[in-house]
Amino acid sequence: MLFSKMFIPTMKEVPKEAEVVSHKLMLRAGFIRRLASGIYTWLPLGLRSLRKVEKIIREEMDKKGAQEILMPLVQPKELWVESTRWEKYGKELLRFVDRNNRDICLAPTHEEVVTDLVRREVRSYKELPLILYQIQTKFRDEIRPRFGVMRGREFTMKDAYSFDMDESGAEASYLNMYDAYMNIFKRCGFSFRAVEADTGQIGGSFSHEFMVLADTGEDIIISCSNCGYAANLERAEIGFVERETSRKKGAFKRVETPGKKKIDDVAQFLGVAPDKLVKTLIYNTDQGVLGVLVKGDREVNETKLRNLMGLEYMELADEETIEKVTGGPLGFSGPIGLKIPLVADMDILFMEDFVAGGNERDVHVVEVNVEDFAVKGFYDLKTAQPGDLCPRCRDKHTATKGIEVGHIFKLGLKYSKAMNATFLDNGGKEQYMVMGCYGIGVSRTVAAAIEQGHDENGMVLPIAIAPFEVDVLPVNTSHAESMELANQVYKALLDKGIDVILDDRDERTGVKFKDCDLIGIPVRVTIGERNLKDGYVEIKLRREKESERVKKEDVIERIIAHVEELKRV
RNA sequence: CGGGGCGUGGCGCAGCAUGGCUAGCGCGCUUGCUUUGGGAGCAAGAAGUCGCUGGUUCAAAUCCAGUCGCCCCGACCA
Repeated sequence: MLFSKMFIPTMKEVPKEAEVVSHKLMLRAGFIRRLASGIYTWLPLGLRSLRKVEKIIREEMDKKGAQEILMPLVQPKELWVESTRWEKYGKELLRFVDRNNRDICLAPTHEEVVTDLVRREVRSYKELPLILYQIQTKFRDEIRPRFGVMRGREFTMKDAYSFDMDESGAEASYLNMYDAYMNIFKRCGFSFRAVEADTGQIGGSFSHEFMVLADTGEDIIISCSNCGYAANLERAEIGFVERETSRKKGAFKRVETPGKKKIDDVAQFLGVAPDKLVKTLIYNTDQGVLGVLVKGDREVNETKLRNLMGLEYMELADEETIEKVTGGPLGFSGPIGLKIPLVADMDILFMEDFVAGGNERDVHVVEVNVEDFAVKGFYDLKTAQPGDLCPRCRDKHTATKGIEVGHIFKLGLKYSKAMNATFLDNGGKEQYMVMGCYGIGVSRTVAAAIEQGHDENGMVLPIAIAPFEVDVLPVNTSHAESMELANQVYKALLDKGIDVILDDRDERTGVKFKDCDLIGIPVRVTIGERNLKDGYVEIKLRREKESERVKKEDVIERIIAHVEELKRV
């Protein structure tokens, strides 16, 4: 490809709309342009990177026996009603009507359509297992699209769905996909981790998120460097060490705490640390009002609570409800004398002489102990943070930021039951198919590569994702000898199957260098009069600071060696 | 949905408070000459319904109202 012929609108200045580095660089490097909030056009350079990611995905999925299909973006309401998601999905599901007033939507995901397809076509256990996938546009009407292509409304996703005859088959499919994902992200050149994610009602360790490690990531990963445990913040479990406590009973005392509602205010007023307090949160749930106790300086993890209690719906109670069930106003709730069911975080079990609300205006109680009230049990209910203990080895947790690029999930019978996707087993008996689903944010993967690889001059992309592998850069296009060699090198590399661009533009050298750096091309070959005089050209790797001088006869060989080396990583 | 900010040639901005000449600046773009190893120099150009609609006024980028778009922050922890 000739640089002069390619549509690469680079920018020196950053459009004000961009906040994060990947977004800024994608705009500056001419990868994408915004059409509307969260909706982007991919330009030739960006599309090349996107296609490279797609290619890796296709190869690895195919290797595992998954088969590519392509499903519609526009879908009828009926299927979504069947799965009950027409009601449940919320506003992210963009709905509208066609000319005949039929309700339709833009697909945010494809469980419904793929399940419909398979239930119609697959009848026998002999046709299972089956893994289908597609790389396709999704539309999710996000509350707040941001960070360019990282959280867009319209985006490219690879989604795969597995259908098995039984649990063990489904597990095998899951592991198969897990393996494929590991290979995909390795080939993309990422530094990443597979972390345990929330599995909701299904439970078990059958959901993993694939996180690209980057300081600018939106997600927090809790991990243990000792045993390798890793989970997202939502799920991360916390280990505990048993400890003797005094178990006093009835020693608590009322204290006046006028107007002190917040943990910090109460702590300050009483002259104690916030971790000597216990806060009592009142929730409205589908199982009635529920009280949750957690140490003053920690936060309830609602996902853990929901999973523990099997809650469908939960939300913090309003002031009115609080007054009704506790007898005191918001800010003064405590466990003593409460009539509603209570669950407590494990921390509470090991606390002694703590402070809690008095269920009365302007009153707290001090020197409270667990013997003073009744709870249904002590559980891991708080959100993990660094320094907490690993559930497996009791070493300390650390926190890292990451960008979620992939998510695999065992669905079980959720959709097959709702939509009646069945097959006949070898005994002639009708059974539900056991499903799994597996997603990769393809456009986000490109952005993640930039978040992970950049410097002050622009992108520093892994060779697997960079739009080109090599940039051949003649310093002066009017110098015949330079141009001749440049063309020669360019053609030779093309012949070797290397993805190369020749910067044949009649621009100043600085401009060409800046552009080359900006778009993150891993290998640059500079051909200039100065070096050529002695029979040399210069090779520079994007990620290295220094360049090397190479005899012009050896240049092809050196470049190929570099490309292969970079591909190995 | 709540709060904040922004909207002026392709990009980044100034001008607006206190309305008034031909709406400026930098980058980019076009042409010519010079230049050619890290975003060049000189010269000459092209390009803007000041987001849109309505209002106030002799006069609106500037004041008022409405509207659209974009960005940021937040969305309940007692």
